[in-house]
Formats: sequence, structure tokens, C-alpha cells
Amino acid sequence: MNLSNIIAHMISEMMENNDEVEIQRNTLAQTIGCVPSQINYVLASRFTPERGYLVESRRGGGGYIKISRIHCDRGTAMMHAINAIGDAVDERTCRSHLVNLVYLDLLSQRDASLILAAAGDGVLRLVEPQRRDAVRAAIVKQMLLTLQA
Amino acid sequence: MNLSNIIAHMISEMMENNDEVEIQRNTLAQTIGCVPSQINYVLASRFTPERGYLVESRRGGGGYIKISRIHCDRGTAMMHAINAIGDAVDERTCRSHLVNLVYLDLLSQRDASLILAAAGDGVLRLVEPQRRDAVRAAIVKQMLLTLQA
DNA sequence: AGCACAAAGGTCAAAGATAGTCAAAGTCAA
DNA sequence: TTGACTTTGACTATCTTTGACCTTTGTGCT
Repeated sequence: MNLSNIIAHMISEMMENNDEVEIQRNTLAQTIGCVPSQINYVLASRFTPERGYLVESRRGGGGYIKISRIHCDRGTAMMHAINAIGDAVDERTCRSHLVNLVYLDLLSQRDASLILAAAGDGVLRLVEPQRRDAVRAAIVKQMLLTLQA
Repeated sequence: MNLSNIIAHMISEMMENNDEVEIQRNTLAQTIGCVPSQINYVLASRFTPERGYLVESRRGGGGYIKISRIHCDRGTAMMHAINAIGDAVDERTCRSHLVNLVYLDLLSQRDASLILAAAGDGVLRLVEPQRRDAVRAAIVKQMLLTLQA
């Protein structure tokens, strides 16, 4: 298991019973035994808005990093996601959108897996690279729309 | 016995008591004494969707390749369908396969619609015509497999 | 107020660690 | 001989880890 996963796991655990947690970058880094900027990497790569997280921070004495889970309006979330996908998405971003929809309870885990199966790079390998993200976007949007109907 | 068969055999053995196994490409290659890309060849040629396997992976530090076997409790009808689809299908043929699966009660109407949404000509118009049917086949097969999981 | 300094956190790019792709070369059976 | 299947390795893509350098904020001193 790599460091980033461990750190992400720790943070998730801290958030298990509450939607908001505050950490001190240097302290946490020291506890874990990594460089401070690794914390930023983990936050940037895993606690993104697409996955339903908001990260705020403050520098200087008494500085902190606050991580919160966002609950956004259900009705518009799906449309928001569809719009956010736009004309093209890479697999990673697509996955984030789906994870977020699952978190928001707008999509079942099963359907998310199904969409990812249809729009994953594994399948889209057959499509020319320069069109791949566009095809993926079309597939995902069409599926989400179908699910809404 | 050629190398590929040996590797395939090793992987099968690892999966004997376990429908899911995770390997590290470089490590396994070193153990076996082959180039890493040979592992890809084995996976691509033997652990295919047609044979009931799903392969996922991740690059970078802590990267891995995960191989899972899909069980077909409902008999082999689904596998037959997957095989019947082959390397390419036009929309019309695809639709009849799906209708048949629904008729056989191996697929819900809802899931069939979802698959058709993902693999319909509407979405695939972005793909070059000569590749369209191949992409459709890949999408449909992957989705059917995912549903089995 | 203005300034220096300490205490946070932020950014970014290089290096490291994996896996993927593709095409050339090799092998082998029909 | 030919064609399908294998084997290899150079090149590419992606994800992670690290560290040097930057910015912001708080505190105390003049």
C-alpha cells in the first residue's frame, strides 16, 4: 500500500463520524513520517469537489487545513454532473463524477460500475485516442440521461 | 510449454481459491524471468471477457493489476451471448441479442435500455464508421460482464 | 504604525515507481 | 512457406514522493 492511500485512509477515518475535520499539515506529516507537501498531494488527488469534499486552509501561526464533505442540492446535482462532463472527459475525471453521484445517492454503486464498464479506457482503447474522451463523454451523458428518465 | 502458458497457469492457480487476485506486473515478471509486457500479453490473450475475466489496473507507485473472475450462476446463456456478439455488432443485431437476454430473464429491461443507451448509434456516431461496430461490441460485452459480477 | 521574524501552509518541477502500447523479430505447426 | 501465436524491448502514460522555494499570517519590538 502506498503512502498516499494510507494518508487518505487516515483522513477518511477521521471523518467517519463527522463531516468536518481540521488537521495541521506539519503535525500530521510528522506523525506519518512524510514530507508536508505529500498531504497536499493527497488532498488534491482524493479529496476533490468531484468526490464531494471541500478543502479550506489558513497559513501562518495557528494555521490549519479544514476538510468538509459537501452535500449539494439533489435536484440539480445530476444536471450539474452532466454539464460538468461537457464534450470530453478523461477516465479519471469521469470516475470522480460518478463517485460523487454515488455519494449523493443519485446513482447506485451498481449503475456507476456499469457506466464505468461502458466508458472505461479498456473498452475505448478501440477508439482513436484523440476522440476517446469525446466518445466517453457521450456515452456517460446518454446513460445518465437514460437513468433519469 | 511456452512462457505464456506457464504464466497463465500461474495466474489461474492463484485464482483457484479466490475469484480475485492482485499482482504487481514488474514483480511477477521478475519472478518468472520475463519482460513485464509479457504479462500484458498473457492477460490480453487469455484473461479476456469472453473467458469470464475482468482486468483492472493502476500505474504509478503502489500500482497493481487486478484480475477477477466472473461467475455465471445462471448457466452459460450469458456467456453464449457474449461470445455471439464477437468482435463487432451492428446496432440492430445488438438489440436483438439484448431482447433475447431479456426474454431469457438474464437481463432486466432497465439494464437493457442502459446498455442500448451506451452502445447505440446515437452515441457512437462520434466514432469512425468502420470502427463503430467493434466499439459497440466491446462496450456491450464489458457491460454484460459487469452485470454478472 | 512599521518592521523583523517565526510559524504555518502552498506550488511546482524533478525524480521515482509502476503499468500500457506497439511493432519488430522469433517460433512452430499445418 | 505461410500465418497465427509468442517474445522482446523501446517508448509512452500515469501516479507518487520529495524537496527547494514562495506566500500568508501572527507576534512582539521600536
